Amino acid sequence: MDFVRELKKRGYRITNPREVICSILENSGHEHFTVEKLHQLSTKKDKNIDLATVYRTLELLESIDIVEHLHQAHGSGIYYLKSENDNNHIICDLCKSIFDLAKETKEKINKVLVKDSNFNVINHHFIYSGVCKNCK
Amino acid sequence: MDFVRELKKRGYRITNPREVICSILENSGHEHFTVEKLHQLSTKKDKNIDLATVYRTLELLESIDIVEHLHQAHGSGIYYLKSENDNNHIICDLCKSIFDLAKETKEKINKVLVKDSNFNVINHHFIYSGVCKNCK
DNA sequence: ATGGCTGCAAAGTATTTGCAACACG
DNA sequence: CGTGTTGCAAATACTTTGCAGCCAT
Repeated sequence: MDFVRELKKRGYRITNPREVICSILENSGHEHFTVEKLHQLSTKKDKNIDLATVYRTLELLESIDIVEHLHQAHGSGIYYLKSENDNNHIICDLCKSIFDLAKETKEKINKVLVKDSNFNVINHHFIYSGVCKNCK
Repeated sequence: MDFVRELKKRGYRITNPREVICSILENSGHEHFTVEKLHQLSTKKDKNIDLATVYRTLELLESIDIVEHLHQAHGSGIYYLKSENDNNHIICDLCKSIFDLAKETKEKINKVLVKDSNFNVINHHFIYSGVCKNCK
């Protein structure tokens, strides 16, 4: 998806910080970033990009449903591309890597939840944690 | 469960702040508290209990598996009694109340997850959000 | 040209830590 | 009594905000 185009379509200006941050997200294959990490990567392409701008850009992208974020138990927010089937994660207690759950797993869980819940479910994000196959 | 006894058993001292905080948690029926809220309630019983002490006590109780906490998207940590079947929550987008998911729902989800996951699942906590029946 | 964005700096929350005094066992 | 724990205050971490100048449109 072309995030820059998406921004333009909605009347937002295309600035260098926005281009840089969008391109990092687009070319990362659904990696999960702390704001700090994303800022580090951004400044490699443009030294002047400020941390506050990264926050503001992520907030903007989140407001138009392009990215999403969650919080780990301790520490900072983690931002990642939003997609229909990419809301659920599993984090390794040892190496701290975050993986997506398999699509079929998520579908099964979603089905259970929508059926049983007394809610109109709008969003869901969760983290399971354990020990990943690499660390086993 | 008698948390004070549990602390004593493990060699921790029984102090007034600990008694106060434990009794609030024990008598709350699995309510979910912000630290701030728990501190407010604590100072009603003992004016001098400090916010830092609430954090330290919660950290202690978490370390011995009596409480657990999670973070909402924005804002602060939420602490609650830990129990085998009380790790999963659903939060109303409108009134911000947090409910537990039905036990059977959780069991179904857990079953799917353990079966499909390539992880050894140790912990899981997640938040679903939507509109609760009261707000509908 | 004009108002949306930015960098910078400062403020705002949430949480943690250092330390001297205190009090549990 | 000795040390684990506390209140207090300061430090840290993360995030948001105010503002003057810049630049995309």
